[in-house]
Amino acid sequence: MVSNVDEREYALKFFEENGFKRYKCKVGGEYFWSLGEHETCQDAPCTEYWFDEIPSVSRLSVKEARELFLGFFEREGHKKLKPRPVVARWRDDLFLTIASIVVFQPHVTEGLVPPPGNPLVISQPSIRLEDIDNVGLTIGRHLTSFEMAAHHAFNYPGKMVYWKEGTIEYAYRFFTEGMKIPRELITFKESWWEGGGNAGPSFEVAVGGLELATLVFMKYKITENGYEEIPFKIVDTGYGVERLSWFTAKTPTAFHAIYGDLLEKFRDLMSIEEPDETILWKAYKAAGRLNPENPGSVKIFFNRLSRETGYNLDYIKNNLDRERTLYSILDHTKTIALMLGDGIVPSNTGEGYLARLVIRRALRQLWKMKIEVPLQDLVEMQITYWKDSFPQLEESKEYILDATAYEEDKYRETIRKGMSIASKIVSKGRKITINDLVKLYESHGIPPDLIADEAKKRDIIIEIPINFYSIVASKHGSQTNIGKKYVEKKIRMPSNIMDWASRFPETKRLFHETPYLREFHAKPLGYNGIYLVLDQTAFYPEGGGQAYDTGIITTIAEEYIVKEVYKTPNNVIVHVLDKPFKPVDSVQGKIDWIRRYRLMRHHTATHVILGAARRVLGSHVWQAGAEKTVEKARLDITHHKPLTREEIKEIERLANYAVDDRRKVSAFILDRNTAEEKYGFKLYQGGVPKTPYIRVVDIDGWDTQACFGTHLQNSGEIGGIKIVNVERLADGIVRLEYVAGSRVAEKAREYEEVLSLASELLRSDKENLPSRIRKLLEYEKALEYNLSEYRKEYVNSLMESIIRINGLKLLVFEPIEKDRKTVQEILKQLTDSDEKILAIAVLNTGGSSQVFIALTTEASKIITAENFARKLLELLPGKGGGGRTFASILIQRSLEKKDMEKIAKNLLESVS
RNA sequence: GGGCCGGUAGCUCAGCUGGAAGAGCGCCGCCCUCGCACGGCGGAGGCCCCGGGUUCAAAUCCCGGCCGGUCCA
Repeated sequence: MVSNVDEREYALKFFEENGFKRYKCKVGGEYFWSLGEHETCQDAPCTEYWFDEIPSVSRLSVKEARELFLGFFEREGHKKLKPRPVVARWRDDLFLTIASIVVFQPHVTEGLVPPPGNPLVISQPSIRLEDIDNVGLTIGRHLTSFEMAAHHAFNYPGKMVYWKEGTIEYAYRFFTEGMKIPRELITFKESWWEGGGNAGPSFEVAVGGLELATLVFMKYKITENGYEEIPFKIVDTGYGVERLSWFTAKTPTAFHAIYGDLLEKFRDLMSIEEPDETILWKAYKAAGRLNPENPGSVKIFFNRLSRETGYNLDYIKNNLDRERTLYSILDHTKTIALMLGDGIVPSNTGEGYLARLVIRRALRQLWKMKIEVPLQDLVEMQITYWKDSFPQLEESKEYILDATAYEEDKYRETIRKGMSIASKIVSKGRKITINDLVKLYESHGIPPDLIADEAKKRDIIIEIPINFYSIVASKHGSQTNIGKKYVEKKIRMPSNIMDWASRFPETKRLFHETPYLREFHAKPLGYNGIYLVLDQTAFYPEGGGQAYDTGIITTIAEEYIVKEVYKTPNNVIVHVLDKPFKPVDSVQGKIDWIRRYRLMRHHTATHVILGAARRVLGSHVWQAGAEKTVEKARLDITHHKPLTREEIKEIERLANYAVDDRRKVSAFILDRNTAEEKYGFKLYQGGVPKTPYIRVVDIDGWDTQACFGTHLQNSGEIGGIKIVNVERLADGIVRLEYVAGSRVAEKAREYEEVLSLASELLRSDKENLPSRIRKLLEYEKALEYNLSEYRKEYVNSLMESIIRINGLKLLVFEPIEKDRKTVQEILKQLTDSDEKILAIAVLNTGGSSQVFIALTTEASKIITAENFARKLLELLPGKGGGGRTFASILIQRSLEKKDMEKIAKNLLESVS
């Protein structure tokens, strides 16, 4: 990997001037720079951990480590940035914030937006779930959530901030001056980094076996022809805050350092005894060499611990397995708090699924250990422990705990259902195959070890293949859609028109300047058949979930109907006309005002509803989609539970309060960094614009969002809001549909008409409808009862025409009621009333006849319905068949009852 | 977004190689009992998710949809 990279990339003046030497690692073969002589690169797995013996500043908590880092770089002229949420709301290709650089992608890294500081420093909580299975086993090398502290410099052509020399010097000074690590023990290992289409040389900074930082120099773009140097060079560093803390703590595991007294509290609650400290310290030593992907190295790990401590292998394994569970639960519960704290709602798709994954994994581990502690209790302790660092945890505490408890209940239910399916397989005496295990896991979410445990209770041993999860994975094949967020649907305009339109300058947006403008003059800039581009327009193009305006454009010569309006990514607005445009110097435009005004009302109402929903349900409520049409608007929000009637009512009431309160609505442009600083990421409810400036729509004290749409100037103009429909769209997503303004009256009229029609049909007035309907239902019930009584009478009367043949009682009739179900019912009553009966119903339907033959089990000993039908079909044209006691046939000619009677009589006589 | 599983009595489910809708629990009535529990007998309760199709005949087979569950980054 490193071999084909030009080594001059790494030969820095800083190294030369300060007496660093380049060494080759005796184990891994990598090159590294250091002031001291080392045989190995001082990074795992080439080097065992020995950083506990290295002097440094006194023990730092995670918070102190973070503050030390931020403070150091702030004093060195870096602007300190607040961390972003762990949900990457601003990214359309990523669910979680996996590194500090993600904060600046893509808008800053693509050069569209200036960075909010340059250079800058940040400590960004990040979540990575790839190695979730290794958490705990590696004693702290793998964590699902961690803080990536970083100093970044964005170097534009002609405006360099700092590059390799500066970066290395900062890192060196931080570790020696800030962390007080002996300088000769620090190594800078040459490496190469690639990611997100970019690449560049990098240094890994390691001390005493522990990698503390990675310093990346993004300078290449990866193209088809290989690496292409880009003029915009970014310094991307990453320091593990938890590792800095671990380094100073001199504890055997990172978890002891990170969680401090919380670890002991968890240990008590989970009743996991503290193991002999020598085991942990031996594990610490050996953990650097542990590669969880390689079962062999895991085996070596345990064998070595057993040999070095003198305990037998099982004892070691048991002890460390319990420790691993403890660490893993600590890790997962923190991650759960962070994910939910930033507003993720557990779900079966998207980022919600990732939260569910972590919650379920935590629950499984608790259950496996037979630990009866509600997960939410553990999560609550994490909130208390971390609230100084992450205030959002305390703010969203109620939601975090409620969602956790709700998920625990749901998972219990899922497991219970799945287990009953599994036990059915067992009770049928069937062996549970690997195929069964895969199916149970994929379709019902039951992990195979749970089934094995359950089967063990019944003395059934089930072998779970070691590669179980890869068997599952292989069944899926390539699923290219995985890992990508939903991409917004493309505009319905031919791509050649898009290309053509993109070449014009940005259209002046009169609808933004004056949202109430109905008519305007403009100059045509270009046309292409029915597509017209103007210098300015009041026609709103489709976007931001708001439908386009329609209307007319007139010239001295012609009048055109504007059917649709779209915009290009560079904000050129294209009018789609009803006929090809004929060139003129100026045009006059007039929008369909009623349509527009309703759209505006629905749009502003949507912001009002969102504000109301967040107030009623909590700040985890996030817009998951929205649509505003002339008729109605809808808003999909994230929420973990179905809404109750009361919650819906309260949202509606609050929304209408905001209407009546006449709140000022204003729209203004802010530069992106200012807007984000002022309002946070709640701004990006409807997606993230890729522009340096953001249009902000603010309903005074109620709701603030980045939005392109046209809005009213005061919430009072909405007139009123009525929620007309609420449904659960998916797990964790609720859809609200509502109407606003004059549409409320129209909607009321629609309902009224339904009511009027109903009351007319029932000859009742509207107020008395419910009691009228109740009465009708009672009447219907009485009728049904009477009918069944009459049917009994009818059946009795039929019995009078019975003909006795051969010990059987033959009864042929043409039923009064022709309905198939009813005929069957009558036949059932007939055969129930006498053991010897054979009943035949004949239904004449035009040119053909339907014949049903029914008899009792007793009678079927003489002849079965099926055989009887077969014999009939030998005599008559038709088809059909049946079973022992019932048969139906279709005769392809009309058949009188008395003919049928005669034929049946003859048939029965010939039977015996 | 895709794959898989499911939707039948108030609840849990069986029936699904097409042939007259079932069990257990719960509910109602009666018997047993001083009373309760247990037990016994009897009963009510069904748009078999919806819409098409195939068929003499569909809960069952085929197609489409809705809803729920689950797995996959």
